[in-house]
Amino acid sequence: MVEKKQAIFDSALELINECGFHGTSMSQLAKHANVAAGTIYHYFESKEAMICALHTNIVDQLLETLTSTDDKNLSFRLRFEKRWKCIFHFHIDRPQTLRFYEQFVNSPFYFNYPKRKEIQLYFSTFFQEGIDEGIIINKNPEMISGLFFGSVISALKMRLYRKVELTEEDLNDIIGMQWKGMTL
Amino acid sequence: MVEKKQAIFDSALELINECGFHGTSMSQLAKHANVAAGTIYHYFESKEAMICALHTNIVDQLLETLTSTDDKNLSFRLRFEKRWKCIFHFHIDRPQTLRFYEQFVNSPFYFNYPKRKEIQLYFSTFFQEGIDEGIIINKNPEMISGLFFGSVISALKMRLYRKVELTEEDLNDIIGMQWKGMTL
Amino acid sequence: MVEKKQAIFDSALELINECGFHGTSMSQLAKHANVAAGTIYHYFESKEAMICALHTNIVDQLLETLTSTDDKNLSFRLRFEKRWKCIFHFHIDRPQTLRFYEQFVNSPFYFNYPKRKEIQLYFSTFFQEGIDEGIIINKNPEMISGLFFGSVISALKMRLYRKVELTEEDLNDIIGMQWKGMTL
Amino acid sequence: MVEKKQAIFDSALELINECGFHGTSMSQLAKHANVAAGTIYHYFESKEAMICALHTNIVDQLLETLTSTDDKNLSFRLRFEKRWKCIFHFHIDRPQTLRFYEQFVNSPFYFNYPKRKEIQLYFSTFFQEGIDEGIIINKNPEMISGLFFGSVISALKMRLYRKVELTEEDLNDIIGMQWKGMTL
DNA sequence: GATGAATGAGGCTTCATTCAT
DNA sequence: CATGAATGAAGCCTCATTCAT
Repeated sequence: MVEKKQAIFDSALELINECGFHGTSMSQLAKHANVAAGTIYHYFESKEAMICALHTNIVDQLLETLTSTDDKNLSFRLRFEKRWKCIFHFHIDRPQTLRFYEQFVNSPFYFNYPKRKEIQLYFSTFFQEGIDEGIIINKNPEMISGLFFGSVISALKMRLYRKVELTEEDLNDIIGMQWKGMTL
Repeated sequence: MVEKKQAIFDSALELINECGFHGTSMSQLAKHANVAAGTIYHYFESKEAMICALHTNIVDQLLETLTSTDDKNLSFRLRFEKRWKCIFHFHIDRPQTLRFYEQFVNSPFYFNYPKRKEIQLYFSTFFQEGIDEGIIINKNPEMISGLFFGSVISALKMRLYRKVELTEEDLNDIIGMQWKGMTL
Repeated sequence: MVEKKQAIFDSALELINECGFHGTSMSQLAKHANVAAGTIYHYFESKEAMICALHTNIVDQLLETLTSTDDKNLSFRLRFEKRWKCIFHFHIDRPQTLRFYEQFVNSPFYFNYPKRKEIQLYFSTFFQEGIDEGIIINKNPEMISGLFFGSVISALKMRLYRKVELTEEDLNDIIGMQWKGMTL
Repeated sequence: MVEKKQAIFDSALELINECGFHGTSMSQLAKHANVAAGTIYHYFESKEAMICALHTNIVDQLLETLTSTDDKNLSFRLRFEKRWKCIFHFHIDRPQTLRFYEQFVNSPFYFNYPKRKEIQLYFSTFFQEGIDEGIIINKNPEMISGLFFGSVISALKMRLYRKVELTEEDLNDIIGMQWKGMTL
């Protein structure tokens, strides 16, 4: 059943958010997800495998949301803004995801993790389009997308960790600043 | 002896960089630092205390470097640039520090960690000056400093994790973009 | 179906030979035998029961082979030799059997295992005949048969574990030595 | 302290004799030896390593006893007899050792276990001397020593497992039979 | 201050067994 | 009969921490 797998994912996200990777034990996880300890090992080879699968699961959701939201007929400015807000709200809607994501990305697990390149490519491809259209500054698109992503994460951390209120206007300001900096 | 304490810090940084917080055991650390397991407990109350002290140690170094480098007689533009580069090179010179720092900042340890406010204040104070001088956009200085810091971290991750080459020109570009976005 | 039961026996023998009793898990066994985990429990009450049944199965085969090969009209010397060779080749033909057998016989399972007496009786009866005929030395037949069996096992271990080549002549030598020792 | 290591060895021998290798858990062992679970891992890398060390420990004792007992000035017949009895009594004095030994020797651990060759060499060297003296039948000394050893083990199993009484006379008979078979 | 053997709770994982399908 | 997902007790081992020396 996919149900149990999902319950494990949900519980993992919640517990890891609260206690961190290693602060979350498999037995805790099992209890929280209402499954037996052994059951987790039907779905995942190990704790590490489970964590990687969880990350993949989240990234897939995010990329799919981004793709389904994107519309190439819109102006690049608008696509830029939608993309920024899409990532932002993705995490606002799943408040436990960011901490997990950041922990994962800075952990040894992430080293040589295959999904990584896919994500980076997804974003740098977008900015390459902007460069090709003569709108975005002609710099390494990996660098551009790194900064773009960095600004979303910064805003999210402000909002989720430090509880700084961010109005829609604030978001537009941030996006505007980012846009102003990245365009010719 | 301060010598042993430093050896512990150095080894911790190295091991945590490679294996993560919890992938690094106290006995491993002791062995790597050439001290007995018990010795670590003369200097630190617990593993957590040691990690927090390590973070404090790094932050103190960074803040001191920033303070000693800053010069209020220079133009704000130049101070902005120096500050950005100072943080950047601080980590380039200590390549193991970033991973530790990011792990720490995204860990449960960081929750309610007193040093946190100090750092944030240090940075937002700087930007408040820029706002007061009518140079920086009049937005929440915490937000501004969050984005500023985010761009340094993004650049560092590109350089240190993804091995993207960043020339001095690239750095100037990034700073320029950031400045362009944040100023009126 | 007897087919599946046999597949389980065959796989058990193979896996136990390689990994030992407890190194062989029921799910491994199920996979190797191409049956579901639960299926094994239709045929056997437990792992231990399965192992005992496997032993019984092997012993029955051996005893049957011995009985059908024996011919009371032959000289005792010849019967002795045939019997020795029969056991020897039984294991040579089933190279995985010896290790299982030896593990079983030296395991706690064997303690109070009913089949045990049957086997011992089977052999000591044979030697009692030799004693009664005035050919075999008049000592405790259990002792005689123990030594007899010991020499076959020794030869088998040399051949199967230590890969010592044993020619037909070698076998005859061993049998000859054994015979010489046991007869008046 | 060597004391604790010895306590672990003693307990292991006792428990393995009763419950088998895998029937003996590390926590059981710890409890029985009056040490903490972790302590075992100061002395041995793993359960397997502990078992191998135990075997080595026993073999070393046996070989030392054999060596110190042997006297090249005696007749080969007498050395043969002393050697046989030495092994026999070694196990009679340590009744838990045989079951452990036999389990070990038939386990996957024994595969490619370095000590193995040493023991075999020790024994075949002895018989080579007998062959060179023209007393022992001129066959592969490994074969001879295998049969020799097999007869001791057989006698021991009779005595220890099956509780067959073996008088000094019985032992002399067995040795005599073995000698008769192996000599010219 | 320094050592490192010892502790024992607790972590990850396995595995014999069951049971609804 | 057969399946294989699910169970949860129990196994091996690690590790932060202590304490006698």
